[in-house]
Amino acid sequence: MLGLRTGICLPQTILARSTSSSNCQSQYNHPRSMFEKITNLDDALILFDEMTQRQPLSSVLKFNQLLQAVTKMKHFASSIELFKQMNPLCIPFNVYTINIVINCCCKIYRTNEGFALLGYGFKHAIEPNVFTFSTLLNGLILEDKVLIAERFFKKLIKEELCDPNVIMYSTMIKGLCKCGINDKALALLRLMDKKGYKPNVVTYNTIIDSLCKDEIVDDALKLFKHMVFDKNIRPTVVTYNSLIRGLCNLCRWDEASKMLKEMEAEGVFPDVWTFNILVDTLCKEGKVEDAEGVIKLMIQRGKDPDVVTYSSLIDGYCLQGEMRKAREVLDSMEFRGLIPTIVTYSSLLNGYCKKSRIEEAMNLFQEIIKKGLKPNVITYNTMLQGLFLIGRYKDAYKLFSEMRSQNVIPDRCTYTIVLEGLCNNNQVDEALSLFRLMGDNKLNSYINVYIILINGASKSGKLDIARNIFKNLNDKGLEPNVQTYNVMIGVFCREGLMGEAKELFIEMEKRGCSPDSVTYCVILQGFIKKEEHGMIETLLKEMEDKGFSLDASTLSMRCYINYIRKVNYKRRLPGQEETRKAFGYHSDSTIIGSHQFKVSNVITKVSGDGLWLNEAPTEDQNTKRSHFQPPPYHPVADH
DNA sequence: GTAGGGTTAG
Repeated sequence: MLGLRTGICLPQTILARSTSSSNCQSQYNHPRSMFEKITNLDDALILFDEMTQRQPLSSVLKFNQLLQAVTKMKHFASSIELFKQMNPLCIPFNVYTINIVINCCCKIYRTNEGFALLGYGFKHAIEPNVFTFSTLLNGLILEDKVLIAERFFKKLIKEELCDPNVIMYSTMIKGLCKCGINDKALALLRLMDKKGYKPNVVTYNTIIDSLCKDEIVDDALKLFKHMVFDKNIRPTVVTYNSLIRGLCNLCRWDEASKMLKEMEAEGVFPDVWTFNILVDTLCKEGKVEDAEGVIKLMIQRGKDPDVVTYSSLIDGYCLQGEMRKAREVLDSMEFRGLIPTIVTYSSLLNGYCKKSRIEEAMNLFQEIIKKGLKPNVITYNTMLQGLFLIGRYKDAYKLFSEMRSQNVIPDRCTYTIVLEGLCNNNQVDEALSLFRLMGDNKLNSYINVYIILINGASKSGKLDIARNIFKNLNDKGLEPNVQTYNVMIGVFCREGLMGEAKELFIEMEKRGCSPDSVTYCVILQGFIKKEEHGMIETLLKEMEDKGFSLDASTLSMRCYINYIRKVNYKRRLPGQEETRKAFGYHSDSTIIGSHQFKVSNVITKVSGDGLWLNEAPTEDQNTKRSHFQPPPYHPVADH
C-alpha cells in the first residue's frame, strides 16, 4: 500500500513552516474592504438598506462590493434579489454589477435569466465584455448545455464579439471535458496555444482531471509531463490531487505514493483534499484502518479533517459491515463541531439498508428529518432499495408516494429501484400500472425500465405482456439496444420458444444491432437445453469468427463449459481438442471491468475434477488485451 | 478600485 501508517516523511523544517504560516495568516489577511468583514447574510442585508438610504448615495463600487460579498457567501438568489431592488431605487450599475449578477443566475442554473440580464444591460448601454461572456459560457456548461455552449463560443470568436482570453478557452475546455470529449478538449488546448492564448495550470488541470476520471491516467501523466517540462508550468496541489486520485482509483498505489513524495519534493504540500482522496480510496478498497492512519497523519500535519473525510470513513465502515463503528464516526463528528450533511447520513443509511437492518435505517431516516435536513433523491432511493430488499414492498411504495409529496423528484434510479423491487416481490401488475402512470415522463425513454419490465412480466408468466412491451418500444420511438434484445431472447429461450428466439436473433442484426457475446450465450443455452447440436455448432463457429471470448460474462463461460462437458461426456475424450476449439484463440488472462482473473483458474474451478482440462490455452495470448487499452495520445508529438 | 475558469461524497 502507500506506506502511510508510517507516515509520509516530511522534513521537520517543512512541518514547522506549514504550521507557522497558518499562525501568521491573520497578520497578513486584513480585509481589504469593509465588505470582506461581512460573514452573514443578515449583516449584508442591513448594510444594503443603510446604503440605499444614505445621502449622497453610495457609489456603484460599494454596491458591487456588497453584491460580491453576498455572492461569495453563496447566497446567489439574495444577490439577484438585491439587484432587483436597486432598480426602482435608480441606483446606478455598471458592467461589473451585471457580471456579478449574471454569475449568480448561472450558479443557480438559471443561465437563461443571465442572458436576459445581458439584454437588460444593453438597454442601459452597458457593453458586455469577456467576463460577461465567460460567465454565461460557464453557466451553459453548468447546465450541461455543452453543445449550445460550443455554438455560443464559436460565435463569440468568429464574430469577434469579444476578445477571448485564457479563461474563456479554459471554460470551453471544461465543457468539452465534462461530456467526455477529451480529444476535442486537447485539440482546443493546442489551438489556444497556437493562437497565443497561453494555457495556464488551470487549463491543464481541467484536462488532466478529466483524463484521470476517464481512467486514462497514462495520458494524464503524459500531459502533466508536457506541462511541466515542455511548457514550464508549475503544477499546483490541484494537479497532484487529480493525478493521485486517478492513480488510486486504478489501484496504482506505488505510483500514487511516488506522486505524493514528488509533490512534497517540489514544495507543493498535501491539503485536506489530498488527504481526503487517500481516505476515500483506502476506504473503498476496504482498508479502513489505513484510512484511520491517514486521518491521524493529517491531524498531525495541522490539516483538520472535514465533513468529507468523515463521510468517506463512514462509507468505509459501512462497506465492512461495521455499522457500530460507522455510527460512532457520525456521532464523533458532532462532537468535533462538524455538521454531517445529507450525504453523510445517506452513506450510513445505505450501510443499514445493505445489511437489511431496516429498523435502524428507518430510525436514522427519522433522525435526519428531525435534524431539519431534507432527504434528497439519493436518500429516498437508498431507503426504497432497503425496503424492497427485505420484501416490505408496501412500505416502499408508501415511501415512494411520500417522496413525491415532499417534492423530491424521482430520478432514473428511483424508477429502476421501484419497478425492479415490485417485480422481484411478485407485484408485476403494480409495476405495470406504475409504468403506465409514468405516461410521457422523460424516464419512459429510459431503456432499462423496459428491460426490467420484460424480465418481470415473463418471470411471472405474462409472456404476452413481455412480448407487447418489447413490440411497443417502436411506438415510443425507442430503438432496442443489445441488452433489450438479450433479455427478450432470454425470455424466449427460457420458455423453450427457440423459433421466436432465433427470429429475433436474426432481426436484431438486420436492424443494425449486432449480437454480442451475451446474446450468443443466451441463445446458445437455449439450444443446448434443446440439444440442437447443429445450431450449437453454427453458433460456436460464428462466435469464433467474431472473436467473442470467454471474458464477456460468467454466463458465457458456463455456456461453453456445459457444452464442452456434454460433448466430452458423449465422446469420452479428454476434451483438449474441444477446449481449444472453444478457447483456442483467447488469452489466458482476461479483464472484466477492473477485475483481472485467470480463465484457466476459473475453468479448473468450474470443471471441478480437472480431469479434462488442466492446461491453459496458449495461442495468441495478447490479442484480446489490446482491445481494452485506451487510444494512444501523444500531446508532445504535436509540438 | 469592483466581475469570470480547475479537484472529493449513492
